[in-house]
Amino acid sequence: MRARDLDLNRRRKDMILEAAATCFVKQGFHSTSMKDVCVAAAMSPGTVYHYVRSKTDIIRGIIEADQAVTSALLRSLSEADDFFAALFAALDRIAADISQDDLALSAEISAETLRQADLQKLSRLALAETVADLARAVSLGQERGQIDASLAPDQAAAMLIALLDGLLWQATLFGIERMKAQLPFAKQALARMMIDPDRTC
Amino acid sequence: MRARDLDLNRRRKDMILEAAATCFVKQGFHSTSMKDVCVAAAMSPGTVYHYVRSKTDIIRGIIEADQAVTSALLRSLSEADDFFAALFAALDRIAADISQDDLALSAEISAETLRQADLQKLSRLALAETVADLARAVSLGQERGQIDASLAPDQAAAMLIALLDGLLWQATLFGIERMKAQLPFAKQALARMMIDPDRTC
DNA sequence: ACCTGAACACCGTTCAAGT
DNA sequence: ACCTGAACACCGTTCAAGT
Repeated sequence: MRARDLDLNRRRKDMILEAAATCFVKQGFHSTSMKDVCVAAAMSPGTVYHYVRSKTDIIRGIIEADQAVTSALLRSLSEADDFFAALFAALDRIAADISQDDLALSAEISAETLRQADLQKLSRLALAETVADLARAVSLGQERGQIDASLAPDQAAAMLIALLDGLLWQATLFGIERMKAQLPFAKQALARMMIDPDRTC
Repeated sequence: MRARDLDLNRRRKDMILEAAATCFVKQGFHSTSMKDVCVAAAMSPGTVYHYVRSKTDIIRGIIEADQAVTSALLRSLSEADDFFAALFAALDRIAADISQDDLALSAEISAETLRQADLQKLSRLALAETVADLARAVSLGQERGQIDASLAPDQAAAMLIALLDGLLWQATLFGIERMKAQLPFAKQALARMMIDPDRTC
C-alpha cells in the first residue's frame, strides 16, 4: 500500500498545482488566496496543506514544469540543420502560442522568485540551463559556418535570450500583437548580431 | 494657510514614499507591511492613510520618480554627438550605479504593475516614452551617418531596450558583476544590430 | 485639519479532533 | 493515513474619537 499512497500523494499534488495554476493565470499569484485554491481543488485547507508545503511550494512546482517545456524546445534547436531557420520557427511558435495571461503570470513568478532564496536558486539554475542549451546550438551553428565563429557561444546565447526576454516583457505590456509585428525586426537584429559582418566582403 | 497645508501634504507624502522605498528595497514590496512603513515613517496608520490612498499608491509614486530619472538620462543621449559613444557610456554608468536590491525591487514593481489596470497603464506609458526618446536619438544618429539609415528608429529603439532589459534581468539573477563582464559583448551586439553590415564593403 | 489606535474583514498556516 | 474546519497570528484599511 506504500505504492498506492505515493501515487495518491502525487495525484493529489498535481490536482492542487493544476487548480492553483488556473487561479494564478486568471487573477495573479498574490491576489489568489489559498482559499481560492482550496475551492478550485475542491479540498479543505487542511487537505491542501497535507500535500503542499506552502503557497511558495506551488510556485516551485510551476517553475519546474515550465523549465521542462523550455528545455525540450531548446534541445530541438540543437538537432536542426539550419540554426536561423530553426530559431526563427521557434520564435514564431512562441509568439503564436503564448497568451497575455501566461505572460503576466510568468513575470509575476519571476519577481516572486527574487525574495526567496531557494526559489531564486531554482530560477537561476533554470536560466543557466537555458543559456547552456542554447550555447550548444550556437556552437553547432558555428561548426556549420552559419554563425560568426569568433563569437563566444555562451555570450551569444546570453544576448539572444536577453533580447527575447526583453521582447516578451514588451509584449506583456503592449500586447502580443505588437510582438508579432516586431518579429521581423527582431530576426534581422539577431541575424546581424550573430553573423560576421565581413563575411560577404 | 492653504499654501502651508498643500506644502505639508507634499512633504508628508514624500516622507512616506521615502520610508516605504527604503523598506521595499530591503525586504521587497509584498513582504513589507504597512505597519513597517508606519514605523519607518514614524507615523500612525491613520496618518499614513491620510496622505496616501493605498499601498499601491506608493508604488505609483515610485514609478513616476523612476521614469523622471530614465527620461533625463535618455534625453542626454539625443544631445550627444556620437551615438554609440554616448550609449556605451550610459550603459557603463547604469552597470556601475545600480545595486542588487534596486534590480530586485524594479522587477517586483514591474510585476506588481500587471495586475492593476491603472498601474499597468502608467508603466506602459513610461516604456512608450522611453522608446520614443531613444528613437529620437537613433534618428539623429542616422542623420549623422552613425546608424544604418534603413532601420526604423522606433523598432531599433525597441530592440535596444529589449536587449538592455533582458541583460538587467540576467543581472538580477546572476549578479551585477556578471553583467559588467557581459557589457563588451552587449556593445558589440548593439553595434552590429544598428550598423549597416555592408557599409564597409 | 491633523492625528490616534482600536476595530474590521481577510490572509496563510496549524492543529486538535474525527474517520 | 487522510481529512475537517475552527483557531491563530497577521495583513491592508477604516473610522469614531480626540486635539
